[in-house]
Amino acid sequence: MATIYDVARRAQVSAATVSRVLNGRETVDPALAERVLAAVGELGYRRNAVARNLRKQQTSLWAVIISDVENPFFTSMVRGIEDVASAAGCSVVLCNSDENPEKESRYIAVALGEQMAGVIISPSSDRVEDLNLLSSSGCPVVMVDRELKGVRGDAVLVDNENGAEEATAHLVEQGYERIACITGPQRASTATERLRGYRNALEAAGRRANDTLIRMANFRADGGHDAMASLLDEQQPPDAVFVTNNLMTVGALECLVERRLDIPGDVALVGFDEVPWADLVRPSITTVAQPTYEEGRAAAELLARRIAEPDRALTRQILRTSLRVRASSTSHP
Amino acid sequence: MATIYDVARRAQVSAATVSRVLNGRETVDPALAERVLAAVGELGYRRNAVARNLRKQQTSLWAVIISDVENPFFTSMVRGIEDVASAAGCSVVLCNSDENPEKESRYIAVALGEQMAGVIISPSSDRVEDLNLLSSSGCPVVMVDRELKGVRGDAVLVDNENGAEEATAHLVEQGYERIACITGPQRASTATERLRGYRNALEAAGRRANDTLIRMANFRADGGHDAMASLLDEQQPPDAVFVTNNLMTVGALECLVERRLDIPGDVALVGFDEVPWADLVRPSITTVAQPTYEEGRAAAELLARRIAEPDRALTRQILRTSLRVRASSTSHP
DNA sequence: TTGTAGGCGTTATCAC
DNA sequence: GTGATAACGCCTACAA
Repeated sequence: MATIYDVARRAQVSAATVSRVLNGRETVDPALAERVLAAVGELGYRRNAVARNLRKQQTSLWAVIISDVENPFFTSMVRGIEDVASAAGCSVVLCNSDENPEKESRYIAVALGEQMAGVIISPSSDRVEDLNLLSSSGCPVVMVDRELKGVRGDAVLVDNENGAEEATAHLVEQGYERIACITGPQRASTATERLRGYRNALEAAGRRANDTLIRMANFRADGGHDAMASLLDEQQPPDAVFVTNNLMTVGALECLVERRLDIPGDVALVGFDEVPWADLVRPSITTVAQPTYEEGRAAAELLARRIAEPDRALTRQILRTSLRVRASSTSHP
Repeated sequence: MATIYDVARRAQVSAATVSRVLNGRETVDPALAERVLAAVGELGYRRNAVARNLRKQQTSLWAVIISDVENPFFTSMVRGIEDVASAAGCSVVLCNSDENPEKESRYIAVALGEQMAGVIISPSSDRVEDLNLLSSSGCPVVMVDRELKGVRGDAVLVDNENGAEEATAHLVEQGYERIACITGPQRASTATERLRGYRNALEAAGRRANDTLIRMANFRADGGHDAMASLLDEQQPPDAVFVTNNLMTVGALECLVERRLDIPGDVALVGFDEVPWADLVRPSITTVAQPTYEEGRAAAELLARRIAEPDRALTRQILRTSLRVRASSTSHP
């Protein structure tokens, strides 16, 4: 592999000049520049990013640590991030923490060790120190989707409480009596906020949340399935369910289909997060949609901005959700 | 940020000893080792991966360059890769080429510049040189899902031709007369192989493929939608469609639903690639399923093996698909 | 077993 | 504007 010294020799200039030509910041005699470029072409020279990173103490790589690559919610967000990153001349690498705090720690260590320019993360663990280690090492952190209190980093979130409240209120309005909630692990801020919104809506309707109708699952399809099954096995099963994420909604739906229950006749269903196939499923599923692409963009813009101005005040941006009413929660007898 | 020299000073040893303790290959006096470890803890030392990479001319990072993060096909494959990688002490970073040859080139350049230990890719372009540049620079390449002839790299594929043939034969058996095919861009080996399987099945049934019933789309939902619409607008529309990937199947399905056509009464549907919601959609969708997790594992194992033995003969592994018959292609009048 | 020293390929700081 | 030179932090012959 050719180095700048090889190029320098061939172009009859110094390595410093080659570097200057390649980086284009400083002015170089056009004649020399041309010779350098020619030599680069002839030798097929490509800059060694690792050496450059070592010298500059920084990469042009952004790490996006997401809790589940299988979740369409995140994959759409990633597009938003990439669009901003590439405009900023940076590349994005995705890391899949799989809702697993150990894996997450590993990837944080990778981002740190590889001196990535920044990290966008939807935290799977509640280990604040890991993330603060990043930011105190000069690698800015932007949280997206989920917030971890005490982390020095910007955040882009949606109004989970409000979205959940709207969803639940909608079920109340439709006349459902025993509205259950399947939510996620307590350490995820989204899970608790959405549960709170659910409770709020019931209280606003003069009811009380009933603990036998609440389940904490794992934000995955199997968790949603099992939670649904457990709810149906209650003495007094629910006539409606609010599920706080998309994969669990799929699981819950599978469970209902298996048991040949009619939706929304026997049990109504509202999910959080849009799914690409919401309109294809019969009945179509009512969801609380998030502007996922926008969340990605916003997070990426915050990151770009913080890289440019490390000392800005921390920002916390809240986007709005929107209720998409479909067949799974309407036309109740 | 502390360096090994800081640790060395604190532990009263040389930097070389620190390095040895940290890497654990060579033997070090236990007393010294303990002092080193203590110093590491006290200083919160973390090894600078960039410096290490520069010195060793290698990372412990694998790049997985996939053509579409939104496709559940790939996300499941990624799990398979990660499981093998972490067993090999490596970390996986995902790069999304978005079926865009430019983006793909960029990520290949990143992998090269960052001296990644290896690349697993499902090629979106047909630019053989890019990939051969990688492998000739000592960064092994494993192709997965799609093969590019002329690339020096291992490959893990499925028997696309056979899978497509089975799917089409199934439609023939069910009595469909005008079987259409929506396939992907010509540069993708999967698209052409699956089209060939479709043709084979028709010929085996004593029929001829009819070009007015064949569409080349972009492997994305919108492409499937538009291709379906265009097929339905034919003078003699099809009574069955074989769609060669999952996202296009979704698009085609949306189109059929929009036009209020009955599936499989008016038009039967078989898709390639499993989708997580295949059983939830009404009617459920017949698919040609691939062992995606296994493909990921196999690719990762090939990569690990090639990193260990760079001079092994190239391997080409073909896995089998399986037809999952569901409602969208059965009970024809 | 341990330490010394050189170098991985770049970029930034100097003189010129 | 250009060139020499010293880091960046680590690993690994080689010497002791």
